[in-house]
Amino acid sequence: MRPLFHPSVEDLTVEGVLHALSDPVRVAIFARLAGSPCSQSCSSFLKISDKDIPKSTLSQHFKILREAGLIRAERHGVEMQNTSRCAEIEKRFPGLISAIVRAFNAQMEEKTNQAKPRKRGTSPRGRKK
Amino acid sequence: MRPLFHPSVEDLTVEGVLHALSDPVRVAIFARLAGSPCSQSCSSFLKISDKDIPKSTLSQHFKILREAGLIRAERHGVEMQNTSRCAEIEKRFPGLISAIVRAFNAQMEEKTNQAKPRKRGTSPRGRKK
DNA sequence: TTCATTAGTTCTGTAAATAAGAACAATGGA
DNA sequence: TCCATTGTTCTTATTTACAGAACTAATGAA
Repeated sequence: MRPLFHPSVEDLTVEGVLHALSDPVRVAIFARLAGSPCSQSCSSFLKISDKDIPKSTLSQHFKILREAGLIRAERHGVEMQNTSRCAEIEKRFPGLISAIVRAFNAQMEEKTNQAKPRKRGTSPRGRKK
Repeated sequence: MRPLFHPSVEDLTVEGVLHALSDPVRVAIFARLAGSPCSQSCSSFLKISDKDIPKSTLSQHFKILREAGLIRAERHGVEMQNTSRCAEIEKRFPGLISAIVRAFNAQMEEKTNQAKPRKRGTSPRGRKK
């Protein structure tokens, strides 16, 4: 199999990065990759949404993330190992990726909090001293 | 004419914001609005790209920016006055908008620098002491 | 009031992008 | 070799975007 195409960091564009992350599934995939030091296979994301994602669709999503320069993918055995390219992108567009990931995580937090709402100051163990 | 729809800040989503800014014309419009304290009419952006943008297309771009919550538009006389909603969005997603605008401006700078390339250390007046 | 002008919007046909099932290819193990 | 697993490509249906043409709103002049 031919090696996968990965653009060099200089070829990234702001609008390309934003487009790749403008889909709820893709931004969720990327945020999880960005938050982990380990590489993760494509199939581990089949249930990242509230409903299962068809694998052909997931494959397209990974291709878009990869060609936008956001992730690096390499085949190891029968599966793909995907990692985020945060460090490189940080040099090209300082603060961009981290701001997006932070905003996305905050939004996820909001969503889970309003799913099971809870009075202020009643978190399981209170605030740590 | 019915007043224009503007979503409240709580209704914004990260992916919605990123989608609105994932188009080169729209991110350029938004960056200019974000960089100016003055409101600007739609038609002042007809030439923001290297080629003229049809006004029906421009109108759609403004609608997308407005409905994503990025700009506020109100009619004053015969024209629209558009302003960015940076301050509000900053509260909702701290650092997001400023990182995007900064990255976009850096990219524009790169582009103009490579249009008329210049040897290192030969900037017009050298480095200020 | 009527007409003209300017600024944007909506309508409409076409082109491009996306979604997902089905078939296919690559790898590794039995 | 045969099979199971993982992911890609092919193909069609749906959605979305582009841009010209027609339209609406506000203003000012006759």
